[in-house]
Amino acid sequence: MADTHPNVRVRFCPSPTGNPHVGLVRTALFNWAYARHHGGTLVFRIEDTDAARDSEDSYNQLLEAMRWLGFDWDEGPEVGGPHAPYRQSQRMDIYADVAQKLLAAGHAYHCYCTTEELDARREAARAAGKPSGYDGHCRALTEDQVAVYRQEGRTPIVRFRMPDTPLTFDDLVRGPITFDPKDVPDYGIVRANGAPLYTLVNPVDDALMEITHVLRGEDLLSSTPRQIALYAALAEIGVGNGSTPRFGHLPYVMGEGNKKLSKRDPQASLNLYRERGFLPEGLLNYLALLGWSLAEDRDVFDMAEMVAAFDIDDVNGNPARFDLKKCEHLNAEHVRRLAPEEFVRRLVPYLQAPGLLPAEPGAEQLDLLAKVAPLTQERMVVLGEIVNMAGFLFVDPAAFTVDEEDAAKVLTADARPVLEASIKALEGLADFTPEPIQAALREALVDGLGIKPKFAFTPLRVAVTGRRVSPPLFESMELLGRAETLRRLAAAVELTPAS
RNA sequence: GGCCCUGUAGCGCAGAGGCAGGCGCGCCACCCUCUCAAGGUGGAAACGCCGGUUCGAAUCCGGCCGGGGCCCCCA
Repeated sequence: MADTHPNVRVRFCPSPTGNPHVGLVRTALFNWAYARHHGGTLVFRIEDTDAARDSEDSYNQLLEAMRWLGFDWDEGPEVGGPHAPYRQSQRMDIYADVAQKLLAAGHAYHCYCTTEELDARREAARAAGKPSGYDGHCRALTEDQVAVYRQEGRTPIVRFRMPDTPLTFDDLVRGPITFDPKDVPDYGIVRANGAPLYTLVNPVDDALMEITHVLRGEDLLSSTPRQIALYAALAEIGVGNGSTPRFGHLPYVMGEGNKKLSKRDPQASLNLYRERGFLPEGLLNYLALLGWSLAEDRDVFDMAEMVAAFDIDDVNGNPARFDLKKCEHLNAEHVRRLAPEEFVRRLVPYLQAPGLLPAEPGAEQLDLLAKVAPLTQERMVVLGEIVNMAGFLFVDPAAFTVDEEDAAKVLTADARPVLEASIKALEGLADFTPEPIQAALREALVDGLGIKPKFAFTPLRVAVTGRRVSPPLFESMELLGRAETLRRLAAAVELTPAS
């Protein structure tokens, strides 16, 4: 806070392949928080250079997810900016031009090796215990050799020529890291068909967009020396402003069994969390804890607090395991923090999904929801639970059913007199509100039949709400109304075996 | 196989030479209680290993072991 740098320019640059996953969200979060903390600029860039994997659908999902999470960006799709366009598929001429310049300046060269040849040599190198990257085969081809290759019909890729000096950088998370040139071989930057690769377009755009800090996943740590070398070459040929960004590599988000959380892992899918009813607040709060902490003794915070406190130096380099239980707990905390009206507002879609509420809920339905919501708010981990918790109030009475398992356990022969006595007690009750309901039922069941409260009320709960777990019983009865309550109690009597 | 990152309770984070260790989740017990939650109280549980530096090491150094990643005409 005291030490902010408004000139910070960071970027979030996902590739639109499939569903957004939580690791991606964590990276976006840290970049966003870093930009906002420093009062800098967040650039949102779409890296859709792989036609085989990227899709328009994924692109739309990505934007939608960013909006849902509450991230805003200063430059990028839909907001534009001085470095537009921000979709790499629309910048192909730029990359072709840069590749041409790199070739002309000798920083890159044509490589005619086939994939098969490369694979074979890589295997051999590995077997011999040597670094298995590209071996420099085409670094210095003679014109005759080139002519031969061309005659064979080979089309070359463009390969970047790495310098032969050690490359060091000071990682913002991990400190100084040095790579020996023999471990960082020349690498491809343009496919044989002319399509540029990530290895080219990512640094080129970072240079052109004047990115100052690159915060990304640890999986890209070992390609950082290549990018630094490419930056130097770009500076030399006049692409970008000549400066190299700082790099910070965020810890992995691990899934079950010490494996990097994969896109295919269902636990990784952002959409799944949305569907279950996670709040953006809760999910982001949890994700922030994967590699960072606000304070020693505080886990629950909102994004404003995170922005105020976040800095990259405080990020921990350890891989972090995604702990669903803790994620759920934090979500529950945020659910409880919601203002009542806001809580109700967010609940609506989750009741609409299974058809318990229509697309345009009526005033009466919303009123009922507003009344039951407070009874559920602190019992809830994810919003989707509203369906099981309060569905009994919204379901068409004709369609109301009792959970089979719960009925089998609770609506036994013993329950029959309990239900019958309850009906009798409630029928003539003058004031059908929680206090009188409770008093009447206690008198009839606990005092009258000598049954412990716990066992007296459970059959009623199952009869009225359909489940053994529900919002408080007497309030539930009031909201259901006397007529329907009595009808359900009577129906439950029919379900009990006659003794 | 080579290189790089990483190693504090089951999990996530604090602690950065000085009482062997803090917080949260989870777990166990008890209290509260119409169910489930929430809340309250208490409890079990950790510095990967071996050396070195030092009066003193979770903290500094080296080695080992473990985990992960990268090494692609994917990003």
